[in-house]
Amino acid sequence: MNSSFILEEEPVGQQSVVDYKKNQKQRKVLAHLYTQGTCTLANLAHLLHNSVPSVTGLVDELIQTQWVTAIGTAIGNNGRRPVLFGLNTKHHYVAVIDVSTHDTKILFMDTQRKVVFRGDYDLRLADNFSFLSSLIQYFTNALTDSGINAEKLVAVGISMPGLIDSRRGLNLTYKNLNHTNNSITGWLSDQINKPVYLINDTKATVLGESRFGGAQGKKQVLAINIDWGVGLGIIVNGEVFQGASGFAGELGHIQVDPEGELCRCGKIGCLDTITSALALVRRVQRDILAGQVSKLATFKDQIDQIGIDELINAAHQGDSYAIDILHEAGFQLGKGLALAINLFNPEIIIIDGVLTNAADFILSTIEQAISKYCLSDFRNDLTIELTQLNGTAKWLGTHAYVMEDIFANY
Amino acid sequence: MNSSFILEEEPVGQQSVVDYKKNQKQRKVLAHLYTQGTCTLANLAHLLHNSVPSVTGLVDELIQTQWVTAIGTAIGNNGRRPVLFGLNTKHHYVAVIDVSTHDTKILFMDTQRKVVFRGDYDLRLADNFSFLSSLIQYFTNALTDSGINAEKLVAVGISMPGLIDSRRGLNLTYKNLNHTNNSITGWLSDQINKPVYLINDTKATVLGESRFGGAQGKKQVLAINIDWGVGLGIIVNGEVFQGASGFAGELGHIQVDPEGELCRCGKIGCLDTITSALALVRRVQRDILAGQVSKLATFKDQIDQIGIDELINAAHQGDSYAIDILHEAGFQLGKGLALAINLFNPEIIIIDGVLTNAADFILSTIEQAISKYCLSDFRNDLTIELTQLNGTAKWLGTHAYVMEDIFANY
DNA sequence: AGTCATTTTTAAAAAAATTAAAAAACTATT
DNA sequence: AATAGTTTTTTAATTTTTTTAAAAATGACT
Repeated sequence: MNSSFILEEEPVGQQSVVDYKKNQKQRKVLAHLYTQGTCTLANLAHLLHNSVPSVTGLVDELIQTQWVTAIGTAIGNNGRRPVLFGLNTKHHYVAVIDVSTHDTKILFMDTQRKVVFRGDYDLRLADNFSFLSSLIQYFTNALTDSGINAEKLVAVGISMPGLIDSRRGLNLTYKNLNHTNNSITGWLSDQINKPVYLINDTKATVLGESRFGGAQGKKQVLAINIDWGVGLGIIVNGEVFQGASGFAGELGHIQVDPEGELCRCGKIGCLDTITSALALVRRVQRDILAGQVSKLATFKDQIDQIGIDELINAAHQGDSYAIDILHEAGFQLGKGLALAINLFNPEIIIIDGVLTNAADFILSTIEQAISKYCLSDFRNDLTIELTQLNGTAKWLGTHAYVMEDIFANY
Repeated sequence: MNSSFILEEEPVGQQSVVDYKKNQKQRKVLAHLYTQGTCTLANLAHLLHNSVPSVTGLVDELIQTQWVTAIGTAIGNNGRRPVLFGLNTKHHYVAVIDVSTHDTKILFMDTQRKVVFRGDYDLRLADNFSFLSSLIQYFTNALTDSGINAEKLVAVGISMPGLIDSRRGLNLTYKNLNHTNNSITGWLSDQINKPVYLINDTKATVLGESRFGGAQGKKQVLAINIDWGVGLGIIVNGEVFQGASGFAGELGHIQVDPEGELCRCGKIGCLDTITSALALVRRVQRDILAGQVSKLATFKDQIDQIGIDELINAAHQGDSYAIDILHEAGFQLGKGLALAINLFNPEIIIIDGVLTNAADFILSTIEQAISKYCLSDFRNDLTIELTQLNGTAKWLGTHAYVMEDIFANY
């Protein structure tokens, strides 16, 4: 190989080697400020292995580009109080689009993750092209409604369920969203003239938990997201684990019952067919119609009224049928989690999704199942926690996914 | 937090900030030379984002410390041929100790992974203290026999089966090897006065495959190691995946048959009890004693003579019972692998261990099972290969584990 | 108000990296 | 065999970056 050729090729992308190094450091500063919130110059100097005057220069430039601003001064010190720097919240915004099979939410967030605009829309994820064109419609309207200067919007992050290839911007579960010559992100990006990121909803959730929730600072994290499906988000060495094509963590489609139901994925007896919210509701509806004794039997003539919330409510009211169903779901979930624990050896598992409201009923059986199906050495360093983020983990994670990529390529 | 205190604390370990940066680069050089073999100055300059004169200085220092040496000159170029630099093979050696439940091997390898001495010993891994003292005995003898100057031995790497906490140097499966006040590595290190590293045998295997075998350059790798147990080695983002405590990849102890046999781990119906070499041999012995028609029936009066090799031989000779057994084992293995594929979404799976000789019989059923139990999207980017390293993957991986840590902390 | 502690700025000094030119090593051509 | 053409390596001057150390600024406490 001709190496002088390599040397000539190096300052690619209009960037000299010198700029490259400076940027490397500025990226670190931005990423650090993003997760830490604020920071003194001395902190940053330590982080970068540089002296304070050097770091002052780097930060000054970031202030010029409006990314960073002085936030105030630290308190409590004896001498002169250091200036705290943080991300400038007034000049760069990110849109987070939360797509699910029952609705769509569009949020505009500042660099400190404050939601400056929120719109909820009755748009359901559907496997056809009109979904994306509707989404663009809602998005452009939301942008005007938000009052944010379009110039200041730096990127759009979309979280949705399915087998998502983030790198290529494809959704392999909802294949009709992908364009023949273009990806979902490519097409959307062309339409709205902004970089568009696509991330699986469960991966967004675990990223949110990892950066801003109960899993903060942990390196090996699992987050189980029980919703219409069962999703497993994985953090490995502090980063979202995508796998080769972006599909890592498909716990919902491992076979747990060879004689089970047909899953929408085409396989038989997937975990999804047993412990997802959708599966639970269907089972309850069947049982009630078949004459099961339960408080839920009042819905017998309007069976569609039974949803996951009704099931959980009944359990909270002491309905033993509802409790049994949830116990059983927890146990099966724990059995599935045990597999993931054996393979990933996580330090923390976060429980998220609609079943968090049923924590009283599922947590203990999840733990029972894990005890039964995992070697004890795996349990010693493992904690299992409920999400503390009140359903915002997915948004925070999508935001983090976008911002961290922006910083990585600043 | 008092940040001037931090600044004062920084040049810890007798190393100034300046040295820190130089070392950062020298580490990269060493790590690069280790995997690449040789390299020109221009290559290294490109790698480090530095000019050739700068890199020349760094390399000169590494030559002073005997880590690097000029290997020769590249051929084929038009002008002056660049000097190729590589790791000096004459001044630093690493001992690799390969411990298993049926024997122990001690190897001394140079920095280019050439085996300069090999000793095979009839020492079996046993859960008692005398095992370690015997090991030390063999090791010191081997060191003298090898003729290597003890000064030049930089570290010792030990691979063994079990739940291994590499960071702490413990083996949780063979708990009596751990000392009450000291770890395995701590104790051995005190005895032989060298840094000692401990790594799980399957993780060593996958690391070997990743650095020097069929998985070279791949980021997401699974290596299945079928031996007396079933081990799964995992490479995530190009690095060995350890999990929180070092136990990641315990595929052998996931339950596959709720009505199965009692496993030595205490659980019921683990994959180990079905597809490990040990389990297969036991099953064959039982079947033969029970009157199974097979070529192996000639061993009926000396049933202990049936080992895994005899089973594989019989299959190669067309014995349909042996073939059935191997087919079945392959299918069960594939079923287990399917779980790991759903969770890890690897780009390549390497098959290693004693069953590689039975590849003709197991590979197709492994693939069948994967097709049956995995979503097709997972299979598209996935290749399944046999090891090409002829049983050396474990040694190469142990070596790499040691060397990469040495370089990381140079 | 004055002292002490700490951060920030400044400017001089030191270190490191780059550039560009010269030298060296090799090929191919005449 | 000499020479022109290529490429790598070395050298030294130049530039850039970084650090050091001192001065200035800010705030707490007495």
